Amino acid sequence: MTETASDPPKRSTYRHGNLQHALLLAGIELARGGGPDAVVLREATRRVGVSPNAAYRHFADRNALLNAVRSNALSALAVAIEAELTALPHEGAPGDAARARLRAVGTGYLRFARAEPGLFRTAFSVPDALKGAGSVTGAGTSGLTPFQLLGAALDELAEAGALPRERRADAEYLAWSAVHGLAMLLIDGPMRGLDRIQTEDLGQRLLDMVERGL
Amino acid sequence: MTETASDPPKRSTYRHGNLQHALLLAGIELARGGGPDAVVLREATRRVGVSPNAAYRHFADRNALLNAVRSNALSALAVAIEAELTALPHEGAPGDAARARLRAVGTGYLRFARAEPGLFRTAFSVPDALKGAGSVTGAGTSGLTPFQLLGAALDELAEAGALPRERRADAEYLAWSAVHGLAMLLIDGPMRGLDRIQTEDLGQRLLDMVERGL
DNA sequence: TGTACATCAGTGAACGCGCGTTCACTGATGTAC
DNA sequence: TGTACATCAGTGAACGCGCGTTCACTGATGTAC
Repeated sequence: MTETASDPPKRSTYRHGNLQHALLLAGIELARGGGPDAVVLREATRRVGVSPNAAYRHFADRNALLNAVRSNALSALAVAIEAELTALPHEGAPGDAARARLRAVGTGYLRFARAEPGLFRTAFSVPDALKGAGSVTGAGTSGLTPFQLLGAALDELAEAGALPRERRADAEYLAWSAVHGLAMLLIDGPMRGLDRIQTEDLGQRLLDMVERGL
Repeated sequence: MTETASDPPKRSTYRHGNLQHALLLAGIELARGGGPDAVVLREATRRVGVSPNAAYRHFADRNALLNAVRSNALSALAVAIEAELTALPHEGAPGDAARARLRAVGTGYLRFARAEPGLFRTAFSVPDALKGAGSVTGAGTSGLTPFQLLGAALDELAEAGALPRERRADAEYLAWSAVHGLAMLLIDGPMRGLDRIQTEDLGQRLLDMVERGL
C-alpha cells in the first residue's frame, strides 16, 4: 500500500490497485495454459481474488478481455522475433545479411509457437464475433507487428537483390504460410511429439525451402 | 419403411433405422457449419429427432462422436485430393507428370479447406483428451489418407528425378506445412476476405514456391 | 403356425456444472465548500 | 482545516442457459419352443 503521489490521469492504486491490469495478466496466464477457450472471465476474476462482476468495470464483456489478451500475445510474438533479429551479427554481404534477417523472423516465429503454444493459438484464434469493437493490434518494442517485421525483412531482401522484384509482391503471405503451417503442425498436429532438436532441424529445413523457393 | 431383406450382421433398419449413421451425418453437418466446437451431442440428437441419451446406444460419449466426424472429414479431404489427381491428363514427361501430381495434391487440399472450412478445421482439431480410444483414420476411396497421398506424390517426384534424393526425407512435412499454413490463413486469418480468384492465385504461387524450394 | 419370452433401441426426467451477465447495493476515496 | 457530499470500484445474490451424462423405464422387434 505505498501510495506516495498519484497523477490524476493514471491513479496507480484504488481499491484493488489496477484491477484492469491484473485481469489482463490473469487472462494471459489462462491463454498460456489452454489457448483462447481457456480465457474464462469468471476464472480470471477468481485468480485475482475479486467477484465475477467486478470485471465489468474494466472490460465491456468477455470478448473485450479476450481481445486484450490476443493483442498481448501478438506483441509477445513480435518481441520474440525482434529478439532473434537483435541477436544477429552486423556483418557480411548485404544479400547474406538480408537472408539472415528473414531467417531470423521465421526462427523467432517458430520458437515462440513452440515455447508458448497457448499464446500462439490465442494470437491467431478468430474472434467469435468479428465485430471490430476492440481492435487487436499487437506490436513489439519496435512498434511493428509480426507481419510488418516479415514485410520489412522481405523489403531488405529485395533491396539487396536477393529476391527478384517481380516476386516481392505478396511474398509475405507465402513465407508466412510456410512458417505458420509448420508452427500449427508442431503444436496441434502429428509432429506434436518431436523434441527440441528435431523441431529446430525441421524449422531450418523449412526456411531453406522458403529461401530457395521465394 | 421398405424392409425387404436384412442380413443378420448389418440389419439396416430398427426403431429409428440406423440411428448411428444419422447421428454421424448430423454431426458432420454441425462440423461443417461451425467446426469441432459445434459438434454438440444434444444438438445432433435434436436434429435427428431423438432424445439426447439415445446417442449413448451408439457412441460412448461426445468425444466418440467427434472422432467419428473427424475421420469422416479427413476422408472427405482425401477424396477431394483424389479428385484433383484423377482429373489430371495421362501424358507428358515423367518429371512433369510427377510435378503435376504434387501440385494436384496441394490444390485439392487448398480447395477443400476453402470449400469446407468447418470440416477442415474439424479434421485438424486436436482431440481434447489425447486418449486414442477411437482412433481417427480418414482414408479416401484409394485407401490412402491425405498425408499418404502427399507421400506418394513425393515418391513419384523422387523416382522421376525431379526431387534430389537427399531432400526426399521428411519432405512431406515441409510441403504440408506450406499448404496447411496457407489454408489456415485463408480460413481464419487475415486473408479471410480474399475472393475465389485471388485465393486460387495465391495457392498456385505457393505451390510454385514449394516446387522450387523442395 | 402360434405363443411366451428375452433383447435392447429409444424415452422421460433429472442431476450437477460452469458459464456470461444483470441487479441493487456498499463503502472507501477524492473533492467542493 | 473541517465537514458534507458525490463518485465509482468492487460486492453479494441471482438469472437463465445449454451442456454432458445417468437413472429407471417402455415397448417394438426377433427368436425359441
